[in-house]
Amino acid sequence: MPDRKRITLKDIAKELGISVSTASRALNSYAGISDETVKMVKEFAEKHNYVPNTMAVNFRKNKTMTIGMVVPELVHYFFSSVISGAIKEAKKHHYSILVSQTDELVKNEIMACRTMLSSSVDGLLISISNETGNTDHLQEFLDEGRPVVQFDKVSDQLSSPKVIVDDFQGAYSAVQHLIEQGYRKIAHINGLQHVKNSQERLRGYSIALGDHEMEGSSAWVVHCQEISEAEGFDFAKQLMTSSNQPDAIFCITDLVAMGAMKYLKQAKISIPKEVGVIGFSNWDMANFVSPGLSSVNQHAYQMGEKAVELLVEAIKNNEVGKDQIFETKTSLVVRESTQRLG
Amino acid sequence: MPDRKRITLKDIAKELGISVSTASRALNSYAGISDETVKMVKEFAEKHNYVPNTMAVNFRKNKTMTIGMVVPELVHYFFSSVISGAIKEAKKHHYSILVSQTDELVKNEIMACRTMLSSSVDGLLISISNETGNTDHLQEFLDEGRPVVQFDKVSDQLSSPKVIVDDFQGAYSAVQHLIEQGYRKIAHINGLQHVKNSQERLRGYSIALGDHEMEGSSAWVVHCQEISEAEGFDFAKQLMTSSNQPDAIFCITDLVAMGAMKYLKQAKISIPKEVGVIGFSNWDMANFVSPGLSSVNQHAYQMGEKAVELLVEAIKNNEVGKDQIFETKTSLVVRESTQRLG
DNA sequence: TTGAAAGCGATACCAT
DNA sequence: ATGGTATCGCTTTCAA
Repeated sequence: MPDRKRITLKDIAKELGISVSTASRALNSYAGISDETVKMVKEFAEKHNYVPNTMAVNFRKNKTMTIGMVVPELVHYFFSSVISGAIKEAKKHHYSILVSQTDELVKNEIMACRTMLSSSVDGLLISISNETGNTDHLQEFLDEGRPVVQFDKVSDQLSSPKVIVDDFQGAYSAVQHLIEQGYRKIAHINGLQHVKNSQERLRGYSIALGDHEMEGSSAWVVHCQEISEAEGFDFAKQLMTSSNQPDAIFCITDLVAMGAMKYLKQAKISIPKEVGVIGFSNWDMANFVSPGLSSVNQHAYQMGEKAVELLVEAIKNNEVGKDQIFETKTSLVVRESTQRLG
Repeated sequence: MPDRKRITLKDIAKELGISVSTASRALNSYAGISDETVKMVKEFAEKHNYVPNTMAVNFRKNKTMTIGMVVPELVHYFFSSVISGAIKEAKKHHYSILVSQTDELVKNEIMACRTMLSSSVDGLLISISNETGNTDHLQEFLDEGRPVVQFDKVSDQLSSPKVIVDDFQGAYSAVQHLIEQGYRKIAHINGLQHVKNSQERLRGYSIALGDHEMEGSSAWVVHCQEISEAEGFDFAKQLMTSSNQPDAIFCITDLVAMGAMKYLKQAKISIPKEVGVIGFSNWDMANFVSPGLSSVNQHAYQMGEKAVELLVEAIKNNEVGKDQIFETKTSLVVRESTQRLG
């Protein structure tokens, strides 16, 4: 084994004929050390390629400079973007990010949190799984004084800062856009009824319809279980073959919209002429399908940055962070799938 | 601050009237401790919710049970899949994964590696950036006896296990498939000439043409700089407006293929009837465009698993790992963009 | 089968 | 301005 030994503070002290404490202070630029000594120590350290032993420092300071991040799925445009933003912001504050995923299973989520807790992350970023009800596994962090910041899928049960998408506003503007484009019978493929994001998007949809005195119909609102492409396909079919066909579909997710578009294309229903389709998330994919899929951009990257910012602040202040909600505004990305006019 | 203190070994020892060492040994099921003592200690620990201080353990054992993972880009179907596989396999061996990204900049890569090194990861998984030439920043790990496993984009300069895609075979089978579908004038939009993956795919393309005694033309091979959709579009245009038009295009990447298809559709050139298009990577996106894009699947998830497996093995054996190449086979995914027959 | 004690490397308090 | 030393929590010889 080529285990080239690193030199330690003790080595430096011995070589330079000073004490370990002086060496430590010199390297960390403490007040009350002569410039001469500082210079000498730093030069020696540099020359001998001294690297402090992080494990010892962590141990001593009871900090790891590591943030845990738990997401339902990693192979996902939205979440990988959030992680990407989080990593960037974390780097700015000299934190590293430990990533784990739960596959939307609460059992895995609990395990992941336990691992994070025992690997002594300084704080936790989490987007809970669809299954998650009880949040005891998160409370454990707070009990130990380690802050948690929730993002995207959050639980009100846990008192912590939360970074979420303004789902209401996003849905509202999507539907308003459809109305402006002349669509009059707007359906909505929604998600799981108990998930907050779904509820908010549904609310945005309903209020937008109401505000514009549009026709509504309970038959035009359907709920996915899996939020899958297949469901998008099936529900689009169901809607379009019903007695009261809509002329536009607002989908809970781009993936669902993909499925809906697939059905419409297959049924030779023209998009956007006969039926408009709009999604939510603004996946990279939305650019590549034809017609291009209009969508609601969630600014995932910025959410990641914001979440880390809040977490780091809490860590710095040695508190667990206020129970406060930060809503990030969405923005409409109009592509061909809803451009009926001009 | 609700800093509920964790109990330590010392607390246990004191309460139970035994020594710290005995407590430690009992908890870690050492030989030579009476069953009685073991039972007593374990019960007490359980009851008082004892959790060993990982930082202390790490420090003492000089291990962190953490693996560093550096990728060029995180928001990328291929890389997020590899990471996903890596996390899963790591969990199996009780390792956590620290993720960092370089945006294809060697400067960031060096920084990321330094951070990983100083946060004392037990080993490193890396896919180097396009810019990376010299690998001194990786050699540092080996010099400290910490194994490195390279994957996907690898450098021969560093002696380490490497998990790569069999680009040659993938390209060969893609081109062979085109030939079988009756295409006779096959062009190739390749990547950067100095990148190994590009070279191998080009080689697969050339050899496949040769083996089937197909027409070739230097004008049919072009090189991307960015591997972008725009380049795919432009090169497809260039190829299709040249004097000797190809009837199929093998693209270095699905993204490039997306661009090529966009041009073809815009130019009203029918896919797959007039021109066949095949990509490489098998992005999720390939499913959603129409026509569906045929592609070469790289089995990214398995690559992640394999890389971790090799790394953990090296760590366990306390060696840096052999300089050995593990090629993962690709598989052809045929969709509509190349189905000229049947 | 158990205990005492020596560290691991860095920090910070208390002297001087 | 500097040195000495206790300490963080755990593991691991060495003794008994």
